[in-house]
Parts: sequence; C-alpha cells; structure tokens
Amino acid sequence: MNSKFLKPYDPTSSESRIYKLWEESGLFNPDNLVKEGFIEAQAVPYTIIMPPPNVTGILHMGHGLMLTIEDVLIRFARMQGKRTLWIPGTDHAAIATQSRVEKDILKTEKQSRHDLGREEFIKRVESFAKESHDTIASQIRVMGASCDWSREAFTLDDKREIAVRTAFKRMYDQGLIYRGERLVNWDPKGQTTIADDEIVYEEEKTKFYYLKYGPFIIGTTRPETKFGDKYVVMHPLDERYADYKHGDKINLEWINGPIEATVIKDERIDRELGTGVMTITPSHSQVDFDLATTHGLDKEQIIDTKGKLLPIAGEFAGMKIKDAREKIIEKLALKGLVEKIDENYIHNIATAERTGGIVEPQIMTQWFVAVNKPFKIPHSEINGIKGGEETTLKEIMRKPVESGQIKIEPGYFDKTYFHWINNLRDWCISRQIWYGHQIPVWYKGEEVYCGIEGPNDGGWTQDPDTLDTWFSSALWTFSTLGWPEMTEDLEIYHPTDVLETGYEILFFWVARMVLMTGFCLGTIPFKTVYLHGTVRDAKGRKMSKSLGNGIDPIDVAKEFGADAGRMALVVGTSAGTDTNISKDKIKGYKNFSNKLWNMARFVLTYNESFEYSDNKVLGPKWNERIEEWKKEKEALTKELESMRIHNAAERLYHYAWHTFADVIIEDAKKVLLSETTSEEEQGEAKYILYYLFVEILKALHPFMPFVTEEIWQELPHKKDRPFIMVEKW
RNA sequence: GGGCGGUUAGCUCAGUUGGUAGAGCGCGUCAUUGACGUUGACGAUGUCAGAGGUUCGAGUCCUCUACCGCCCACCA
Repeated sequence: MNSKFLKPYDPTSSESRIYKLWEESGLFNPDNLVKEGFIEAQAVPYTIIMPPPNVTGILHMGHGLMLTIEDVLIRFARMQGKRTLWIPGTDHAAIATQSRVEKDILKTEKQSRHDLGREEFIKRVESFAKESHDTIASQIRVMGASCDWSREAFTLDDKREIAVRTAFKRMYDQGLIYRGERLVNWDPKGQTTIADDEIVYEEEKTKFYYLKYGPFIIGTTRPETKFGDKYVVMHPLDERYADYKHGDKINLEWINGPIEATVIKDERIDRELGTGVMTITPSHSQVDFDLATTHGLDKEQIIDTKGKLLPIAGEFAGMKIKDAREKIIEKLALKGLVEKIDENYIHNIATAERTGGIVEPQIMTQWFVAVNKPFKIPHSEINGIKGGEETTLKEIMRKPVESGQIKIEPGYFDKTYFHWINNLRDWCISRQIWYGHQIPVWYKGEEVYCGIEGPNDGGWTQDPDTLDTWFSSALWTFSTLGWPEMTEDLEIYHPTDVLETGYEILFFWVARMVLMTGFCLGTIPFKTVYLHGTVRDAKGRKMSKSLGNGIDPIDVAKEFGADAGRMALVVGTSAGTDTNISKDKIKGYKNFSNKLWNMARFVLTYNESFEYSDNKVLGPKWNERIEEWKKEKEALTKELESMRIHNAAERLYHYAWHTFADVIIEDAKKVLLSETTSEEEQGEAKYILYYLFVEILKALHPFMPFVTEEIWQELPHKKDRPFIMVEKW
C-alpha cells in the first residue's frame, strides 16, 4: 500500500496532476477511445456541446453547476461504452464584452471607443477576450470537466464566422432575413439597438399629466414626445366621442401654436384607460407605431439618437428629455392646457440591461429575421413538418417540443416555451456595435450584395452593423461540428443528446437554436433540454458582488477539492429549481472524499494483492450484500438515465458511507480481527471488501472523478484499462 | 395585466406511476488508543400552508384560498 494513504486525503495535490494525466492520454477525444479499443466504432454516440461561457470575466458557481452536471452525464455515458463527445467553447458575447472593455478603457485611459477607432478598439477587445478565455479554460479544467479540447470552439473564430455567414446568406436568399424600417429599442447610452430580451423594466414614480387637446383630455407621462401629435385616437364604439367621426379635422391650440388634428377611430384603444382618448407619437412608441402603420399616418421623429429634442420641438430643440419635460409643462400651463397632474404615478420604464440607459424607441433601418413568414423547407426530420412543404420559423420552434421530439426537463417549462413563441415578433438581429460578426452585406450605391465573402470589384462598403450575439450561438450545436461542411463529426454526433443550461436563457438561446437548426439542417439540435436553476448562497440569496456573498469555484477547489464542490452542487439540486450552497455543505463532501480515502486504506490493508475471479462463490451472508449492491446499482443507473442526478448522488453517498463503511466494513472487521475464523472466511471477507469498494469507486467516478481516479491508480489488481474514467460501468 | 413554480423535521431540500413520511446539516445521549475525530452507535422533532372534493386509501390527483418567488408585457 502506498504510504500516502497514511495521511488524510489532500485533493489539491492530486487534482491537477490527475487532470493532466487524463488530458495527456487523449481519452477525452472519442476518436482516441475508438482507436485504442476502449469503445466500438459503431457504439452509440453521446454528445453534449458545452454552453459557451461569455469571455467577459471568470466562471462563477452557476458555471460550476453546469460543468458538473454535464461532466456527470458525459462520464456516465463514456463508462457505458458510448462514443462520447463533449465540446468545450466560449462565447464572444458581443455587447457584454464590448461594454466591459469600453468601461475599462474609459476608466484607465479616459478614452471612448470612437477615440480609438474601430480597428484599434477591436484589437483591445480581442486581447481582453483572449485573456478571459484562458482563465475560463483553466477553470474548466480545475472543475474536472472531461471535454475534448482538440475540438474547442469560439463563437467568433474563423470557422464559426463561415457558419454565421452561410446561415445569414441562406436566410437572406429565402427572404427570411430582411432589412426594414421598424421601431426598435434604442439604447441612447450604448448607442445601439437592443433586443426585446435585453430590456429590464424598472418601476419608477413619475408624474402623469392630463392635457387639454382641443375638446379632449389626453393623459401622458411623456409630454416631450407630443410635439408632432396631430392624430387623436379613440375607440369606434366609445359613446362619449360618438360625435367625432374618423377623419374629422379639428383645429386646436398646442404647445408651439395652432395645429390641425385628425380624428382616428381604432378598436385597439382601451376605453377604460384614462380618458379613452390618446394622441400618438409613432416614432417613439410601439402601439402608436402600429396604429400609424395601419392607418397610413405620418411618422415624425421627435427625439434624436442622443436623447435630445429635434427642431420640430421649436424653442425646446436640442434639450435633453429630462430638462425639457418640466419646461414644456410650464408652457402648457401658461396656455391653460394642463388639466391636472397626478404626482404619484407608478409606471415601468424600459432600461438597457447592459448599460442601464433608458430605452428610447426609434424608427430605424435594421435587420430582422421573419418568424411568421411562410417558406418552403427543402428537407425536414422535424416531427409535424414535411420536407418540401411550406412552414414558418415559428412552427420550426414549436413543433419539436409539441411533438415530444425535444423533451424539456423539467416538463413544466413547455408551457413557458409555447407562451413565449406565441407572442414572438420578428427578431431584430442587427446591433450598432463593433465587436461581433459584421453583417455579410455590402453596398455600392443602390446595389446590395449578400455573400460569404465580399464582392471582388471595388467600391463596395460592408454594412457597419454586427449581429446579435445569439445569432452565432444559435448555430452552436452544428457550427462546432464543422457545418456548413458536411463533416463526419456532423454525421456522427448530431443531433446532440442533451443541452444543459440555465432556465433563464430558454428563450434567448434554446428556442433560437431550435429555429436555426431547423432552418439550416431540417432537424433538431438536441433531444433533451435539461434546465438547471440558479446557484444561491446559504440563505437563498443570489450571489452578487455587492452582497459579497459569492463563492468562487476555484477557491472551493483549493480549499475543499473540486470533487467536494461538485457533490455539493449536485446533491439536492433537481432540474429547474434553484439551489443553495454553503461552505458547510461543501465541507461535508470534503469529509466524504476523506472517508473514501480511508476506506481505501482499510481495504488495501487487507488486500496487498488481489485477484479478480468471475466465479468466486461467497457464502450467503456476503452474497446478500452483492445482491443488495446490484439492486442499488440498477436504481442508480435508472436515476442517471432519467437525469435525476441529485438522487443518484445522494443514494451513492448514502450507500458508500452508511452501508459499505458502517455495516459491511464493520462486519468484515469482525471476521478479519477474530482469532477463530478460518482462512477461507477471511478470504471471503477480503474479497467482498475489495469487490464492493471497486464497484463504489466506479459508480462514484462521474460525480467525484479525482479522488476515485487517484485511488484507482493505487489498486493492486491487474487492470486492463489505464483509467477508471474508461472503465465499464 | 398575463403566465409559471413553490409552501414537507430547527435549517436546506428529496419524495418516480396515489399504498401508514425521508436525506444531509444541526441538536441530544453515549462510545472510542484498532481505516478514518474529516469517527461510530442510539435518539428526538412533522395535522406534508389552509379548506373542500375524488378514492378502500391523497404529500402525491381535482377545485378554491392565503402567502412567497420567478418569467413575460408598448397601459397611452
């Protein structure tokens, strides 16, 4: 027995050494597993593509949970003899990364991205991203993730660039990507458009003004947008306004003098709300824009992209929204046009998630993906959608989940998924930022060209916008496998088996992967979606910098070992529910690592050498124990196959400690320490200890890969496989 | 405003198709120079949020109520 067993288990010295051994063996790569004969070439493939962490910083406990769950599934599949592939990668996270670097540069150099220029700025972002990537890659290793580094990908590397441009061009050619004037969410602070999902609504107390608009009273929180309001809208069945007919012209006194207003009747107006009458500002409000579009009304821009009033505001032109608001009310009050002011009006304002800027809707030319437009899908393996027939991207998202072809775990998220799809509007994919995939469209005068490469002849300018970061992540399951080339990887490993991710990105990402895979490949990206919850502190609070309650997975690995951290993350954590973690909990599993270590010490004390034999006959007492274990193992396998990882982990912990150590070892001890037992009896006791211990190590390996491998390497019996990692389940 | 989830032991949570309640931590008593004190044995604690229903039988299925949390949403 190696003398290291005489000391308590020290994870820090083992873990990095063991990871290195694994990595150098090349056995994270399924090609090598086949080459070296550990699995059959025809074996069932099992694939997970790692959700790429953003290169905006370092990994947190949420990533720790993600990596643990995926590694458990992967190691389990590998031990079951499947052709197991787990591809790691990182995400360029366009806006998040750009604004992070912008902030840094502003702080240290007092420069903006415009001061540096596009090229120089991109260089800075790239160097930041590189550094962040390296940190992340090493953290993933610390967690013990057995992913295939030879296939590592980045959402903004050369291969993925080709995939993105190919997908874009195909959609463009199908008419599913179009450029249009639409009302978009403009972030004046970030100077870019943002997606609906990137908005955070915040409650704000503001004033609600009732203004006299000719014979009507209109309510508003935003008098500064009212300069161009020359349409007054009401419900066609509202009896209070029956005297006014659609199209009537009314002359009235307004902010900067007399105007002519036109009456519009539309049933979308809520009669109960306010006075039941509204004026509209199509340029800066979605409802108003829709109304104006239906009735063919003028759309005048009132506020510019910096958040200042335009010349239409007359004397207020050039003022900021906040400053102008009070001044306008003062003027209206002087004219006697203010009926009433409600001082305590609570409403939600839209702010940009990344910058905190107050979103100002603007009419702009942007690129969109049409989700409701019918198109002919050439080939389809999606349940409920036939190749060669017409469908829509929305259908492509809905059908696989509806038909059960894609299973979402936990199941109740189906409802949320459908609810979201039903309310989905066209996806705005252009962003006015620099870091990301630049839109593969070039202009020369009136000519427009879309292609994988720019046109060869001179005089063309590429569209300056970049794509929403989710556009490239939506291709992730197949861009990582070599698409648009029809590679062997793509053939073998796609569709992938499991997408494991946090429930908060079900819409941003999961739904869009389904969309893109359906469009590009006519199939589904994955068979199962496993959604994990948020990792919280011991009191159930979100971990945050301001609270200082965060736990760093790397610190955990240093203090308790990655194995302990993994167990603590996984036990008691069912799909879709949040999990609380504390140092006490992690410490409990460090103790467990040590317990295993000491079991090894005891077992090896009595088994300096060991011969496995398949037909070893044991007495009934020990036989019962073996039967008991077999049942336990069956139950475990079932739990793992149904992805109830928490149950499997808990069962194993309980079996190893409270059955094997507390009962079986104690029983064996009685035999081994007694003077009166025969040699045969002693042999049986030794055998059962060794046999069951090895079984436990194997079963525990997916959960606690390091300590189990470390012990396995010291076992005396002749092993035909170099690592427990590639042992048979 | 719309949708979804939760409410089980002091704490954190399991509980697969309905069959007399479980784990970990914590707590109490005791043990122990024997693989391990990062230990062992034994033990206590629950009207499973409340009300009603279906059933031979409900933590589990149905309805309602209360509280907590999350997501979505352009209320002028």
